[in-house]
This record gives sequence, structure tokens and C-alpha cells, in this order.
Amino acid sequence: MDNKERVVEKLKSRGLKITPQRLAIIEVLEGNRSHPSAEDVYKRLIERYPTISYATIYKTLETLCELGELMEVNIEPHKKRYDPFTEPHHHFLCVRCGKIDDIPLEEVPMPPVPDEVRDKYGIVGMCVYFYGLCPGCKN
Amino acid sequence: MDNKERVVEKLKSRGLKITPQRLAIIEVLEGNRSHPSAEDVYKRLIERYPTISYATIYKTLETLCELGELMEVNIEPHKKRYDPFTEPHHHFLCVRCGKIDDIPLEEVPMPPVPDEVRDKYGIVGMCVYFYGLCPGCKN
DNA sequence: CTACTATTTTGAATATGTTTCAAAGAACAA
DNA sequence: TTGTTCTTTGAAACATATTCAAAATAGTAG
Repeated sequence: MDNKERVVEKLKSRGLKITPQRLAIIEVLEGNRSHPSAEDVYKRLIERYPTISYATIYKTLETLCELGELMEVNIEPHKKRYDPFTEPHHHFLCVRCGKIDDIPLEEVPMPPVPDEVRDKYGIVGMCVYFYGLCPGCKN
Repeated sequence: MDNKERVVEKLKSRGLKITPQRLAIIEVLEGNRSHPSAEDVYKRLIERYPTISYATIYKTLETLCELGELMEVNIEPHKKRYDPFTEPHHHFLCVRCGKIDDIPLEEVPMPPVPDEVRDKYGIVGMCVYFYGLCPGCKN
């Protein structure tokens, strides 16, 4: 999600309404590479929108996922994170500080999935997660 | 975890006690390829051990993970699954029926991770998850 | 076999993240 | 301006996992 206007048009084209809350959430996400959780988004917004609720945050995040403008990152058990950068890439979780980094395909390629394997299992999606200690935590 | 006796010896060698609950949990896991959740294990045991508690289940599963006899499978958001088959392999989740299948490395290889990438991020672990519709659900 | 000690189990309470719900509010088309 | 439909809200409910202190037990030593 690199372009707010495109997302707004997409919402409109599906008959969805452009509310201040949705705009604010989109603004928090636009170009955001920190893989925020629902709580992260909430905390970024609660000062500007003191009545915004988690229900709205969760619902909007879900909507954006359905529109293909956002991806869930489930690298951390029991806490969904979200990624507005939807091109294929991997993720790395620092198990000490909890930071998530992208690992681009140039550094680690997607594992090749033969068509017959794809068919056999009915694969429609995949993800690769890495765990470790980030440079700052390695000391 | 293909051999209960080895796990028992490992527990003993760490000064951990062999309790009926631990034995029962190990028996449920031994050779189990269904990737059970804590609840699955609980339900398998509650009839034979009417007083067994989730606290015990969770704690024992954690202990077995620490011993390297069990692996967490976090393919399903917000629900840990466990896998006693600890050799490297991938996992597939059917998004309709929730079943988890193994995908062996012969079908999809591990993506190659260059040493410099491993160092750069401090990678110590990785996993590959696949999502789709299993044959039974594809109809 | 008995007694001791450290470990383990238990049930209840708590924590955390997410979803549901119905009422109130707001967007937007006519 | 009005009406319809969608959206937001706060509270409650839900699901999974963890913590805690008291009671129970395994394993050891005598």
C-alpha cells in the first residue's frame, strides 16, 4: 500500500464508504515497513481519534486484506501483524526485541514449488519465516 | 518423537520426574502426525485422566520443545500446534477443514540461505508454511 | 518401608488478542 | 434534505495461553 488514493478508489469501487477512521488507518499503514499489530495502529490513532475502537481497527484491517492492499504476517504466535507491502518477500523476527524485518527475494529466493506439488496439495499461498537475533540484540 | 523410552531417558537425565501425566502426553504425541493443539491433547487425555489440567499440558509441551523432542507449528494464527516429528520439513494448512499436512523436502526443498544472509540477520531458525484447499475440500 | 525434599500438578484467576453485537452515528445517492 | 445503507462504538463475549499458591507426588536417602 504505497498510494492512499488508489486504496480510496478501490474502497469506493466496492461500494465501501470513505470514513475518517478508514482514512486514518490507511495513512498509518501507507509506506509503513514496521509490520504493525492492531494495537500498534490503535496507539498511533487514539490521540488523534480518542473514540476510535479496536473493533473498527480490526474490521478495517480485515477489509484491507480482502482488497489485497494488506497482508497478515503471522510470524509471531498469538499476535497478528500487518504488512502493507504486498509484493512477495520473507520475514525475519528477532526473538529478543520482537522487531520484524523484511528479507527480499534477492537475498533468499522463494523455494521452487513444482506444479504437481501445487496441484497435489491445492496450494494457493505460502510464506517463509525466519527467526533469530537481530544485530542490535546479538551483543 | 518416535521412541517414548528415549524421551523418558532424556527427562531423567535432566533431573525431571516421570509422572503419569507426562507419560500420557508423550504417548499421545509418539508417532502422532496430526499436529495436535494443546486442546487436542487435553481432549485425548481427559477421559483417562479426569483431573489433568491445561496447565500441565501446556507446561509439558513446552518442556518437550525445550528438550528438542517437539516443535511448535504456528501455521494457524492464534493457535499453537505441535509436531513430534522434528526433522526438517514444511507444513500445509487446509484453510477450509483446518487439517495440517507435512510437505517433505523431497517435494519442496528448503530455500537456500547464503551464510552472509544468515550472519546479517542472525538467523537461527526458519519455517515454510503453505496454505490452500486439500483434495477433500477442493470439490 | 519411611521420611524427606524438590518437583509437579491442579484449579482458579488472570492475561492477551480478537470477535461479536445491537444501538447510535455518518456517508453518500437521490 | 432526506433516506438508506454502511460504519463505528463500547461492552461483552470468546479463545488461547500463562501465572499462582496450595496440595500432591516422584524419587532419593536412610
